[in-house]
Amino acid sequence: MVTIKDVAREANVSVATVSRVLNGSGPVSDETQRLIREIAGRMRYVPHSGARSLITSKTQTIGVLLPDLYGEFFSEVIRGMDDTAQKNGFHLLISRAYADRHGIETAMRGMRGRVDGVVAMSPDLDENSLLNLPSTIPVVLLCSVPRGNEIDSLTIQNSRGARDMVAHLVSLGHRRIAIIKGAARNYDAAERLRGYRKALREAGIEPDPTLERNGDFTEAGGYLAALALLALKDRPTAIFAANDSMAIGALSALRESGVEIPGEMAVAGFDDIPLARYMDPPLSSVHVPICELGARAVEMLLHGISRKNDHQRRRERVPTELVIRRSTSAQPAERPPPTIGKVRSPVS
Amino acid sequence: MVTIKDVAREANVSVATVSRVLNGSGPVSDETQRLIREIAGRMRYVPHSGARSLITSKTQTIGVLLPDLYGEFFSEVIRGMDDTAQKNGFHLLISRAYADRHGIETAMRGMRGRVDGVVAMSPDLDENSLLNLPSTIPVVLLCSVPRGNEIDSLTIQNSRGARDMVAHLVSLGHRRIAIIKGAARNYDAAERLRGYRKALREAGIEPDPTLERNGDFTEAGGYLAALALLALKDRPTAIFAANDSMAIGALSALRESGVEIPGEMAVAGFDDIPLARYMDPPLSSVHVPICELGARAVEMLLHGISRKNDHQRRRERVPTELVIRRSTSAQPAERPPPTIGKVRSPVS
DNA sequence: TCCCTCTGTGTAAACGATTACATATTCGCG
DNA sequence: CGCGAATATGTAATCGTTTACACAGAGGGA
Repeated sequence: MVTIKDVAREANVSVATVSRVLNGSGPVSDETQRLIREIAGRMRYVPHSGARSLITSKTQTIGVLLPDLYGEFFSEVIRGMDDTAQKNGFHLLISRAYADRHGIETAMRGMRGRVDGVVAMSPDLDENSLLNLPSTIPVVLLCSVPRGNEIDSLTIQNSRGARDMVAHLVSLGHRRIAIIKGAARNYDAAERLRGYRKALREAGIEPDPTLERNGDFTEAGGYLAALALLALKDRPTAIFAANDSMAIGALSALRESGVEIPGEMAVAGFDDIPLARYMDPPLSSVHVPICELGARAVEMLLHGISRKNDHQRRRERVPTELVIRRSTSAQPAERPPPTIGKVRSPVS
Repeated sequence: MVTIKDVAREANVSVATVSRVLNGSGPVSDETQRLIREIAGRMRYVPHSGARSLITSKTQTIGVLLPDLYGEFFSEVIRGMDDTAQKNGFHLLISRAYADRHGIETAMRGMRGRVDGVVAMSPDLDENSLLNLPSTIPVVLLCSVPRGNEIDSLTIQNSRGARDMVAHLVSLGHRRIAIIKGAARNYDAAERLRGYRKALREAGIEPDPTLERNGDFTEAGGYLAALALLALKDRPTAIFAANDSMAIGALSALRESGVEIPGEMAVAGFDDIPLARYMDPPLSSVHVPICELGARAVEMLLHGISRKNDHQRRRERVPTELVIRRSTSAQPAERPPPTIGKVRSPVS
C-alpha cells in the first residue's frame, strides 16, 4: 500500500510538505503543490485513516446503535443519517445491539476509538447504562429521554400526535374510544398513551381503564386486543392502536368478526408505515418523518462533536402529521396507487 | 482517554506485558494477568483501534456500499450482514453510494484504511469501475456479476425463480403470458427476463415481443405497462411483473379497469415483499431470502479476508422459493394475518 | 548595512498499540 | 554444581500521519 513517504520520495520533498499540500495547511509554493497533487493522484495515494486518527484523535465516523429492528423504519432512519453524515464528510459505523445494558455496553466498547460520537436508539433503555460509559464522546439518544440532563435526545412528538388522532376521533362523534397500548417500559408507548388520555380529558371524557388494552407493538398483539374489546358488554366505537402493526392486527380481527369499518368501529394507527394505505379500508395514522429523524439526530451529534461535547444539551422532538384515510372517516380522503416514485422496488 | 501506558504504569509493568495479557499472546504469570485485567477493567481501558490497525494492518471492519435504496430489502440485507459480522468480531461501515462510477470510487476511497474488505451492491454497474480500484482488498459484488473473474459475486437465483413462476402460470393453463420488465441495464431485470423466456420455450410457447413491456421497478411503471397490455387486441391472460412493486401497480390498473383477478387476468410478482400478502387479492410472488443474502455475502468476504484476497473466486446464488397466493390461483393457499412475530412495528 | 518579517521547506517528536529481541529468573537433570 | 530450557518480563523499533520547531533565503524599511 502506498504511503505518504512514497509520495514524498517520488516528489523529492519531505513528508511534511506532502501533508501540508493535501491538508491545505501551511504555505507551499504553487508549483510544488501542483507536482505533489499530480503524483499523489497518479499513485492513488489515500491517507491511512487509522494513522491519521491516531494523531488528530478524530475519526470522521459516527457510531449508530440500533435495537433489533425490522422494516421500513430502520432503513429510513439510516438513510437520513447517511445523508447528513456524508454531507459533512462523516462515515457511519452501524451496529445492532440488543437493548439491554450488556448489549449496549459491549457495542459502545467496540466503538471506542472508532467513532467521534454515537447515536443510540434504545426505546426501552434505562439511560443509566449509557451514563456510566467509558467515554466522554457525545451521544444522542433517539426515541427515549435520559433521566438526567447529561445527554442530548431526540424523540417523536408522540404525545401530540396521539392527542391529535384521538381528537379527530372525538370530532367524528366517538365517545367510547379504546386504545391498544404499546410495549411495556417503552418510551414511545408511554407517551402515546399520555396523548390519548389527554385528548379524552380535553373532550370531557374520563379515561376508562377497561378500554386501555395491553399490546406489544405486534400484529398478533393488536389482533388479540381487538378481540377482547369486541367481547366487552359495552363496546367502544373506535380503536386507537399505538402503532400501525397493531392496528392492522385489529383490522383482521374486526373483519373476521364481520364488524363494519369505520361504520361500526373506527380504527387508527400510528407511524404511517407504507402498508397503512394499502389496508382495506386504508388505515388512518399519525405520520412520522422518519428520514428527518435520522438527519436531525446526526446534526445534533455533529454539533456536539464540534463543541467537543461541551455544549448545551438539548431535547428536541420531530413533529408528526395526521393522515386521515377511510378507516376512520367514510369519505375517501386519499386515493391509493400509483404514486410516482414513492414506493420502490426492494431489488433495483 | 486512558491508554495502555496508563494501565502499565498503574500495574507497575511494561506496556508489552499489558498487551500480552489483553491479547492472550506470550506467557504471563497468572497473578500478573489477574492484576492487569482487574486494573484495565477498573480504568475502563479500551485499546485505540486506530493505533492497533496501524501496526496490525487490520481493521476488523467491513465496508458496505449500497445504492440509493428504500424499504424492506435494505434493512433485511443489513441485518443479515450485521449478524454474521458481529459473530466474527467485525464492524460494519455503511455508505450509500450513487451507483455511478464516480460515486463508487469516491466511497471506496473514503474507506481505504478503514476496512478490511467491501461488499458492494450496485445492480446496474459496469464492474470496470470496481476493477481499477486503488486497492487490493477483497470485494464481494452483490446482485450483479463481474465480467472478469477477479471478484467474488453473490446473486439471487433470478432466472430460476422467474422460470418457476412462469411455469406455474403455464400449469394453470395460461398460454398468453406477459412480462413487465425491470429497469434497463439492471442485472436482476435481465436475468428475470431470461427465466421468463426460458419457461415459455420449455412449454413450447414462442415468446411474443408485444407481450414484453418495459418497466422500471416502480409502481407507476407497472401501472402504465398494465394499461398498455389491457389495450392490446389480443390480451394476455396472465402478467408476470419483474418485481412486486410493479405487480402492485398492475393490480391497481386492473382493478380500475374492472378486470377480475385471477379469473380474467392472473398477476404475479417477484421479491415477496411484506406488502404482497396484503394485496387484494394477495399477490403470488417469488420469495427472496434477503437476510441470508447479506449473511452469505459477509461470509464470502470474510473468507477472502482470511485468505488475504488470495483465494479461489466464487460465484454463488441464493435460492428463491415460489409463494402462490390468490392473485394467480383461485383457492386461497395462505391466510393473512396475524402471523406472530412476523411483521413488527417500525417504532418499538 | 542590518534586522525583521515573510515564505517555503525539512527534521523529528509525538499519537497508541504490537512484537522481535534481549534479559533475568527459575527449575530440572546429568 | 553447572548448564540448557522454559518462563516471565522489559526495551525499543515500528506502523503512517500531523505538526511544532528550526532554518534558509528573499524582500523591505530604517
